[in-house]
Amino acid sequence: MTDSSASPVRNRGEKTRAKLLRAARTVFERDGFIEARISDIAKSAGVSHGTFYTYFSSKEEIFRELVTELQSELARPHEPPAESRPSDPVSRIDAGNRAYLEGYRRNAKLMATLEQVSTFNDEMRELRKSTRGLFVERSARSIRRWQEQGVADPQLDPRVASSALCNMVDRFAYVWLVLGEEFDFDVAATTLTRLWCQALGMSVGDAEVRPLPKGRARVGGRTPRTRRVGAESSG
Amino acid sequence: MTDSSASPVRNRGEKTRAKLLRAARTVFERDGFIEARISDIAKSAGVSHGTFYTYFSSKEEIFRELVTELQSELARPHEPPAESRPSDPVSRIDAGNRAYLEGYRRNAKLMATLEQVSTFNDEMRELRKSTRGLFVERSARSIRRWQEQGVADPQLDPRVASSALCNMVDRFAYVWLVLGEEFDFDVAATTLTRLWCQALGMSVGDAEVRPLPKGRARVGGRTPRTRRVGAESSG
Amino acid sequence: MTDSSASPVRNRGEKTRAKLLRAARTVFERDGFIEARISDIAKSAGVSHGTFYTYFSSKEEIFRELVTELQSELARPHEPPAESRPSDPVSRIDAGNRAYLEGYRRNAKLMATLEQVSTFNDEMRELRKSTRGLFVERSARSIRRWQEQGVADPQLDPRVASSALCNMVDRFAYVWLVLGEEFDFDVAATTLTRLWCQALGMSVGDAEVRPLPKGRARVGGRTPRTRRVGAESSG
Amino acid sequence: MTDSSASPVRNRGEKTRAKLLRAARTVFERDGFIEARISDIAKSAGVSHGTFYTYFSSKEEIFRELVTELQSELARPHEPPAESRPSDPVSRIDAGNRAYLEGYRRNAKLMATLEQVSTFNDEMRELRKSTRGLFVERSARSIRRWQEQGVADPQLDPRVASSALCNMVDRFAYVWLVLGEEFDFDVAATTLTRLWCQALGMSVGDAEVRPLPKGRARVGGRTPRTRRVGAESSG
DNA sequence: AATGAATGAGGTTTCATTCAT
DNA sequence: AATGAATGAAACCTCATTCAT
Repeated sequence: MTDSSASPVRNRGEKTRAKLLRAARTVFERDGFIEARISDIAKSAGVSHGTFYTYFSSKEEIFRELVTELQSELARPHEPPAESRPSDPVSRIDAGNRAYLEGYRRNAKLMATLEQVSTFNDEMRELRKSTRGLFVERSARSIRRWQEQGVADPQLDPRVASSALCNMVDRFAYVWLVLGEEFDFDVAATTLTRLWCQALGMSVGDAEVRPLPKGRARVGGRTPRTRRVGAESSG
Repeated sequence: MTDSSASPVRNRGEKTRAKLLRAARTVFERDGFIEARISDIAKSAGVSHGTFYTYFSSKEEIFRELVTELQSELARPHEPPAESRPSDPVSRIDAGNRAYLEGYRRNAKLMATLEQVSTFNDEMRELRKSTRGLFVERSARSIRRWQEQGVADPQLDPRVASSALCNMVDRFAYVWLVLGEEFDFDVAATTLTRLWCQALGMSVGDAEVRPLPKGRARVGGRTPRTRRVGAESSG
Repeated sequence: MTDSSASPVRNRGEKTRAKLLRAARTVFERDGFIEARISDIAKSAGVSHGTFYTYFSSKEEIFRELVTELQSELARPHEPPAESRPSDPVSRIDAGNRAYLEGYRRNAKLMATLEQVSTFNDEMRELRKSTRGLFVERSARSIRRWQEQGVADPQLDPRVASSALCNMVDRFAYVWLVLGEEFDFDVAATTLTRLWCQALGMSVGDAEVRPLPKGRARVGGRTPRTRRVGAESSG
Repeated sequence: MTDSSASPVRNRGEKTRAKLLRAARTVFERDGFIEARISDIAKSAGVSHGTFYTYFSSKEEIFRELVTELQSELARPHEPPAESRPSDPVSRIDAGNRAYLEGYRRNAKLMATLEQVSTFNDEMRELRKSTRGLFVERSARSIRRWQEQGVADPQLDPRVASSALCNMVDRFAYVWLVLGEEFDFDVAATTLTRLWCQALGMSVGDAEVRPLPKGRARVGGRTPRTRRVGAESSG
């Protein structure tokens, strides 16, 4: 019971739409949002200028669609095959970080454009914030749980800490993959995870350091007494 | 004694120039760089359109001047009165973070505009990178030193760690003060410092946590053994 | 039989383009290049301002197109129907001069504008020079040939003479048709031809003059002995 | 009884005025009239922008003054020391041509600018025409006299011929010295004179040519019969 | 006389969007 | 659905000229 006559037409339309999306991605990645011209997108898709408006009403709209796709891709890997999901915090943090860096790396150019658009387009800014929110809240929940379990520094405000650590990773990816500061993927991922975990008060092995000399300023703390946390943690 | 005749004349120009800079700041903060119109700047400065071009050759140029000022303000406070500078790492990190957040807060709107411009203007991007570089390098040197002194996790790559932690603070400030996520200054500063220090393997007091259960993945580490670091440490 | 669908569409564009060219010619002739406004051209063509830029990227470009047309019109008549071409030098010179004057007269206003543009636009200057070059070289070849045939003064440098004589006609046309000095077409043409031919040492009939008195400076010559050249010559 | 107090002031003023004129010439020669900026002239004269208007009310005005000087220089040499003036036509034509070419060469850049201005400024166009007129009329008078004396082709319209020949020399100078076609001064001068004289039906020595074959078109003439004219003439 | 800051008219160009075919 | 010509708002920048000092 399908619309046998409309189908081919709809099909053609879908193809054109898809061509435009692909072309838009190429152009946005090459030129950024501001410099991207709708006529370039149309030309790159092999259709006429006017055809663009058959499918999208503005540059913003086609960009929004690309970004929505992107966001769901970036958010997804955080939900791995369920059972294979590691259960210890460090591994999960590490997995999350690596997934994020990989996703960012795959989409660096578009992420750069998204950052650009977020600086002047309210809608995109909100979209960016809400995606960030997903990560931050998920992470905040974990931190809260770990604090309750006694494996994470209870003095940290989970929301603030989560936000800060997510920012750390997110911005690191930007500086690395967009601004072009050079880093090795594995060193980066390992270091970020180590920083993240230790920041939460969870040790990650091998951190052998001398105590600082006596009597120095405390930051927001009182009777500090941290136990080592993490793999092979003593007992 | 000198210049008795030239001064008043030159003064007129200097005043106008200053008025333009002030006006430009207002307009950029209100509208961002992209939406800012040179005629708005001129109008806001109370001069004619053409007068703008007597002093600046483009929107970019006047912005560059504002940003240069800004950068030096942000970089300066990191060098406090020398003797009053705290000597223990935690305090110095804390002081640095607070100074940065305060500076960012004082200039949040302009920082937002700078972020915007950095996404499409190469010169501003480089300026931004080089300022970032100052912070990252300074911090990396400290980390390296602390590692040598045995107070910071020796397994961390100092450059990567420094970059990540600077990003954490920088981006936190952006999310807070530009994107408008709500945080309390003191909680934010305290948390950032705590995260920063602990990330480096330096305990900051009061972090009372249980070890994680047995057998979990290690991240880049081998024989972990962190000692507490910070106030009332050792013992 | 082809293009049945594309034609009308394309036609619209071609028509607009043609309208713009026609309008541009009108405006350039009326106002000169410097005073011509693109918006005047558009208005005169009955299209919107922006439409101009659909077809031409600048005032220079549309002018270049007009001038290219013009140049080829001016260069063409010099090649008459081949067989009907007169074979004797005087007639050919006369035909050439008349054709040039007529062409100039038909396009005087545009020629005036071209002269104007040539004074500050390198490309137009080169175009002007190269068109001039065509005339000068053609003429120089004729002179050389006539010198070999013994009908033209062998002491003349053909290139210099050709350049000078072409300039004579070209500039005469300018002074007459652009600057507005009054001349009768036929008198002008006849005189120019007579001057041209006699300058080359070819007599043109009826020049009945007494010899100058004895002993006067010679210019670059030694044993002068010109024979009459032209109709009813010899005898 | 001179104004002892005003003098130094007036003197200063005269100096500044002279500096401006010199600077204007430099700038006009370098940039042409259209591209010349009053501020460049002022800067080049070492005075402030506003000072320009103390002495001249516009770019046109200072240019007019320069050109007036120029015109009188170009017109003057045509009046040599009276007695040393050669009396035979060829020599006088030759002297005139050489003087004109030399004057043009000395002032080529400014002449180029004058040509430019003449294409859009009515006043300058008239100035140019009137100077041209001086040459053309003087020359026309000579031609008329030579015709009466029987040494110049009586069939030529003196005014037309004079205009044409003056144009020849004037335009030759332009093509050579402004457009940059390469010529040797002496060859150029000699050729121009030879052309000029022969055009008028005055032979200039050595022009040994065969008569054209019989029966060719006559141009405006009827009973041609030119006698040799010039050095060693007659016999 | 000299200064140089201030003015503002005026033309250029771009490109997202519309719309008739 | 597709086309692509047409639109026109909007912002930029220059520089001759004025004028208060």
